[in-house]
Amino acid sequence: MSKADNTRMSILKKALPLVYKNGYQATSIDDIIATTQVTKGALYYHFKNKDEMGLAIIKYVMYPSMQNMLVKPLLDSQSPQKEIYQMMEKVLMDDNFFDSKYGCPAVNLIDEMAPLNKDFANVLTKLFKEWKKAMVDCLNAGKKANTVKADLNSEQVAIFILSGYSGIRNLGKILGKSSYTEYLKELKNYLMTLN
Amino acid sequence: MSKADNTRMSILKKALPLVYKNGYQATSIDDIIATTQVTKGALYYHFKNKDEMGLAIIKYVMYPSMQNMLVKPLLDSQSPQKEIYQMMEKVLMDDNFFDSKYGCPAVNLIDEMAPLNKDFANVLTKLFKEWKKAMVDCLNAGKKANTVKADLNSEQVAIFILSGYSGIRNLGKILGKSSYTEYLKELKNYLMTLN
DNA sequence: TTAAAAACATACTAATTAGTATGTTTTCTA
DNA sequence: TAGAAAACATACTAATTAGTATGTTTTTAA
Repeated sequence: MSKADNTRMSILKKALPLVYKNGYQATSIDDIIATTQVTKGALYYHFKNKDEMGLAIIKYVMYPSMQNMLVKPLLDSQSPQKEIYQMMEKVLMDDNFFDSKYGCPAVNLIDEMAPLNKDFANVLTKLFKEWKKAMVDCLNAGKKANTVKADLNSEQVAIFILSGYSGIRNLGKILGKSSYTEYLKELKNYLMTLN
Repeated sequence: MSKADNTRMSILKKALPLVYKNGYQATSIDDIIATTQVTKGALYYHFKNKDEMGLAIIKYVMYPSMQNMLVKPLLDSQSPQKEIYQMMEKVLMDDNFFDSKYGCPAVNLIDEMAPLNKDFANVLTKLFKEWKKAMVDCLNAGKKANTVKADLNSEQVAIFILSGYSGIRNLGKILGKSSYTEYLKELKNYLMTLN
């Protein structure tokens, strides 16, 4: 990776926590250059404006880590209940980047930016649709393996589960991490009804 | 209601749609005085700053309408499944104020403001805890009436259902209103497993 | 009816914002 | 190794922001 690419990625990686904690619009370019230790000239050499940088954060930082945490655990599945639950438990309880106070960066950006900016809406839609597709595939594999009911509507179940995730990331901001535990217990009950 | 009270309520009612569509921080005082047709002097006579006004919107506009839409339908319940589903369907599908593109004002404010401002976090927590309590009471009444299983954890189920609501309000911003329909179908399935 | 207080109006300020103009330094390539 | 291009640095600008100072008008109560 060239030095310039390093600078670029460093900006994106250091800007993400700011956007995560303060929101995208409330994070100023001056905030970003202060914490990245990059001058304004350098930043605007790499990104033509703030939105280009914001979109790059989603595409090149959030997207890959989401693939790892949320999508990969669902591939080549035998027992959807198990894989979905474990993926959910891990991302909610075990990831050190996340803080229940600040929720999930992707959920936050959907909430804040999707209604205001089509480019943000598009890239975030792509992100979630890939997660949803992985979950649908996972459930369909379970149907074939007879670990979930053959007559369940995988799309519908996936939407329901993804809603739960987005929602507990939201509620967790006011109810704290203990609400994650409660949510996970009932998610387990729900998943058990799918077979 | 005195003329001053009228002005005050008029500001709050007209400011809510702005906050709903653009976000709280992105809605400027100048935006508000432009659409309310109230001068800055009048606005700052009624509210000592922007946050006081924001909190007043929650307390005096959002809170009452939330009581009507979300809490009241759950009181004096016999069959929680029915009441919960109908309340959810009505608020998601039939309310003209809401637009799937913009989600739910309360959910939006939790997302944006709870991590940044304790006063907002407190009043929004109160709001949601009342909704949650109504749902818990509703489920417990169902236990007594033998319409839901006696051994289910009402708190846990309430958290799970409320997560679903917050989450579909979030996902709906990118997936559109059709996702509400999918969500509701699976919510019905889930509710049926509670008896 | 009058005076005091409440309600509202206008013009301003200081801070912050995204973005640019115009440089200098570093890196790469012929 | 020279020169061109890439990468970075600094100082500025115009717009927008929440909030205030200082008024005028309207309402209320004696």
